[in-house]
Amino acid sequence: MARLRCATPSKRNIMNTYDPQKIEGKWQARWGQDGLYKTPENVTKKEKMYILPQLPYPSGSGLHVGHAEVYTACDIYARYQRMLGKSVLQVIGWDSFGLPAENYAIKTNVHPRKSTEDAIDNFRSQIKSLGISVDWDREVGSHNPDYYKWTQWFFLLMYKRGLAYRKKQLVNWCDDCKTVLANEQVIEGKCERSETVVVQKEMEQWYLRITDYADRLIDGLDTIDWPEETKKRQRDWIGRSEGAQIDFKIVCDCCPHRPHGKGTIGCANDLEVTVFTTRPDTIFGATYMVLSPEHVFVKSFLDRVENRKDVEKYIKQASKRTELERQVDQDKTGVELKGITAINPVNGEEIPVWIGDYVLASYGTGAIMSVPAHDERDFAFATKYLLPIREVVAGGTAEGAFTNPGAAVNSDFLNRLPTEQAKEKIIQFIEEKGIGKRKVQYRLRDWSVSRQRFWGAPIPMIVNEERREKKRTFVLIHGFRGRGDSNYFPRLQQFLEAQGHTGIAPTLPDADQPNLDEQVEFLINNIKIDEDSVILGHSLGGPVIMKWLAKTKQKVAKVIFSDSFYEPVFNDHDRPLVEKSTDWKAVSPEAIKNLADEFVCVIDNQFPIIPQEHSEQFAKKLDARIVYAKSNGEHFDDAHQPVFEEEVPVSGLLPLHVEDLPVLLPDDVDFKPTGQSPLTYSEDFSKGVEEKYGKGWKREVDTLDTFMCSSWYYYRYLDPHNDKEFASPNMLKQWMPVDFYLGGAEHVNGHLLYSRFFTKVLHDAGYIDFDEPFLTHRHQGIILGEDNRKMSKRWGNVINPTDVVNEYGADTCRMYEMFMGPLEETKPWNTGGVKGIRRFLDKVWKLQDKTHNADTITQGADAEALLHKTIKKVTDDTATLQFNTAIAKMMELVNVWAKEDAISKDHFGVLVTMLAPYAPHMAEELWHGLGHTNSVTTQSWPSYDALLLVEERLTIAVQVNGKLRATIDVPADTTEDEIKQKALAEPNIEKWLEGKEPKKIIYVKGRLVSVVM
RNA sequence: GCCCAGAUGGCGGAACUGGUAGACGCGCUGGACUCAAAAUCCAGUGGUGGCAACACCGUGAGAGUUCGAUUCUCUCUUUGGGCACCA
Repeated sequence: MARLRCATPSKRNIMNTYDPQKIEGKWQARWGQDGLYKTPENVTKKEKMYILPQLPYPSGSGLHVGHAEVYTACDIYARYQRMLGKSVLQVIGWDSFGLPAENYAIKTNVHPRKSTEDAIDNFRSQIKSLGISVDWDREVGSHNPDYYKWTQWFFLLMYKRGLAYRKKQLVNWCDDCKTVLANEQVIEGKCERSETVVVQKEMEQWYLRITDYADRLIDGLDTIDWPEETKKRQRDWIGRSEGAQIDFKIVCDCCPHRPHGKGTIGCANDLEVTVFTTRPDTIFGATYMVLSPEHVFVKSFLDRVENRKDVEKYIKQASKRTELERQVDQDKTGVELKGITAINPVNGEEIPVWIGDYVLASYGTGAIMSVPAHDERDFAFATKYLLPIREVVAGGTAEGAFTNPGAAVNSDFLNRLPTEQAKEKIIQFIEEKGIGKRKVQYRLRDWSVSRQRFWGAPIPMIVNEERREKKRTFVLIHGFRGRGDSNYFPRLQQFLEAQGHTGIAPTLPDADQPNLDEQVEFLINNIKIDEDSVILGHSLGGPVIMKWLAKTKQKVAKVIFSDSFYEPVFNDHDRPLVEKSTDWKAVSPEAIKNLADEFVCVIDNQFPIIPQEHSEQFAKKLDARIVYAKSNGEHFDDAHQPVFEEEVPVSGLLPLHVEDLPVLLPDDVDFKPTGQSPLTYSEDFSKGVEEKYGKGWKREVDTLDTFMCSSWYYYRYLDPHNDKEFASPNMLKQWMPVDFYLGGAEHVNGHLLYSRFFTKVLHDAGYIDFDEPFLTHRHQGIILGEDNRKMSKRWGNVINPTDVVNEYGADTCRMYEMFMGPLEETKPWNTGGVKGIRRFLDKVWKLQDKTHNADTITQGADAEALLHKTIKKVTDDTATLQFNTAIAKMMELVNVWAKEDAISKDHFGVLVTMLAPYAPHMAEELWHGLGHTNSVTTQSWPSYDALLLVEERLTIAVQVNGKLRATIDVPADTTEDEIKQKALAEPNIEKWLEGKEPKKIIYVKGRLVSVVM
């Protein structure tokens, strides 16, 4: 208790009422002038603290309370960290590309740049009025050319690393937005923005190969501090499942001399349908097969099928159904492909083949083996179409028991094995027999990034359709000890010839004891190439073609290196042989750099003889596109066919060089959405392209999904004015990764997944040495309207934070939003609550009139104790983002002080420092009122004395049979026995004892005595 | 249908590691100040009974473990969120 010895009320603030309007603008201006929140330079890893509020879309309707919640929470944390002595980086930017601005332009003809920049100005001033301590010199906007230059650069990085590809396939199309949507943008079969039902449409689109990172995106979750629920949702979205893929032969009636009296479809080539299953152990229970109606083989079966009309009709019907209809209607439909059957590879059984749209073309292989006894969907289908059901796991067929593990039955050599063992055994079996293999399948699909809209970053590629169409000569050069028909060459040759190209695969002389100069001579004399040719060198074939091209100086269309090298890199017994064979100094990637537009290095990153770093260096020297082929270190065989089918042909696509970035958005555009990108019709956009890149070249006219812009903005904050790099290595090293990231839970499977993907790619490309961008991540909860409904114009319950700032002050607005409840929880707005916070701040304000210098008053021990307890609680809660309870504790202190006659200035100063992160303007004013001239935000956070927290007296609860019957008050040093005795002596306890002896007395130190009767 | 997270006074919420349920704020009731109102201050405020001491009930429902459960276990109800024929 503070007792007044000599009352000398401080004069300066008497009768001065709290008026936020008077002080808030003043301090905001002052902080800006003093550069108080500038990012410190040359910080160490230990002291740096990167705090990141999520990137907002600057909508025309301005800031809402949800934004204010994010900024305030981050700001309190940032200010607190600064007071702990940390060097804080806190920046704000804008996710300023996107559809709403463009749709607004269509309606009103206001250019998106204008409406967006107006909205940004508005947002900025609204955020500034909240007193958020960010470094405004680092503000970025994703629509600015100096930003999207680097968004385009990231696209090129992806392309160069084989992670961006163009492909024609079914896509999610929103007919309202007139653009393609990523899977993550489709919510319950509808467009997340316009809520239009999404339709499937076949289109050629750009995709990013995020599926290559599926496993690492799952594994990385174990290393970061994110909400468990969020991690789980990402794992589920990626949807890893382990199983096997198994080949089923297809047979038909056309060739009666074949086994089973039937011939194989195609008759000359064995045609096999591969299925994916997570339950290979149930293969003996597969009683039919189902293909998705879109399955690529269905077309080739059609002329053998007896009921062709029915099948075609079904395919047509199925294609008309939207995703949503398929989801809502769970009824299984299908039609049998009569006349053909599949052969179960483990027991030779012939089973019928059906098509049905419950099998999705886009998952697994688009085909299943159906085991109706142990899969609910197959069961429903089999019951409907009267197909046989065979139990192969004991006790499995009962309703709801399909997936119960058990022992295998009716399964030949698997019988009696429990499910897990049966899975292992059958996988071994099929792998030995070469009829299938272990397979991991993901639910995650590649990320579609092209948008047929204007207001986004142009894709930095040029396209030449003629080049793609042109028939060419492909020369495939084998490696050490190889031949023209080794490895994957024959199949690739077949593939190229099927496309109408010419594929030449000469066998070089002396393959076992190669002499590169002789081999090059051989090529010069025997193989004619021209500027349309494509040359591929496999392994040692790489150096051969480098020498060949360097010597002839022949320009070609494209050069591919397949697991190759440019100097002897291997150190096994073959090395002397190969090393001797040539003058390596004359082999150099640089020498051929100008001989083709396109270089591709296909790298087997498991092949032990050629180190991956060497391959990557090689690619770098050529500025080549790198494609990693996942293999078991086989140095390429038939299994890599798909990789080569994609990478070897001339795509007619060329990435632009960094020097040509940014590809600027033109101004002469008509915004009307036609389904074609508005850029198609812009003259400015295509001007000069042919002159610069050659005849036939055009710009890619689609723009990038805005999620690409927001996948890397936290890197740009580090170095926003750098025009040489997306961020300098020095800045990346100093500040990344982000220490604390606050954002909405709606971004779990979009933005957050993409950002992690980008970071992993940067890591693999050698730009950074970490591969998770956000160490600690939390979600803010949604703030509802006063009526408990979602804030919306429709309900008229929208609260504008700027109105709150104008009426009650920014400090009140900030504190109220934090006081409402836990940061992560959904909670309704309550104007009464706002007033409550304002009352609290008024009380704090009035306390300054009671402050006195310490030497004029005596401080009681309990006044000290109260202060130190408050410091502890506020410290702990601020550190753990429990701002609501931190505020409650400060209120308790203020309620006590409000009743005192006088408060020591030192004590009051401590409260002011604790209040500084929460109510920075008021704290600053009070701090200066206490006579200080420096800013309170540069003060150290107060510490507490643990000794003062120890209670002098204890209140002990006394229970009889678990019910509270009394409490006793004892000095803290009372012994256990004394406390027990005192407890039993309490009148109300005696009453409950009824004179009997207690069976047991439990003592919990410092808390309670529990008497058991 | 499956998965996840919740459910505490009239309302928002608090509660250490199983140890006095309801901190703090709103609202409400009464009082002071005022001609009056607002603002402010003081007192009270989970329910029932009682003048009171106190007793009984009480953390979505029901069971269980325990001297003792908002906290742990099981079943159910319900709200919010996610996924949705992923083989």
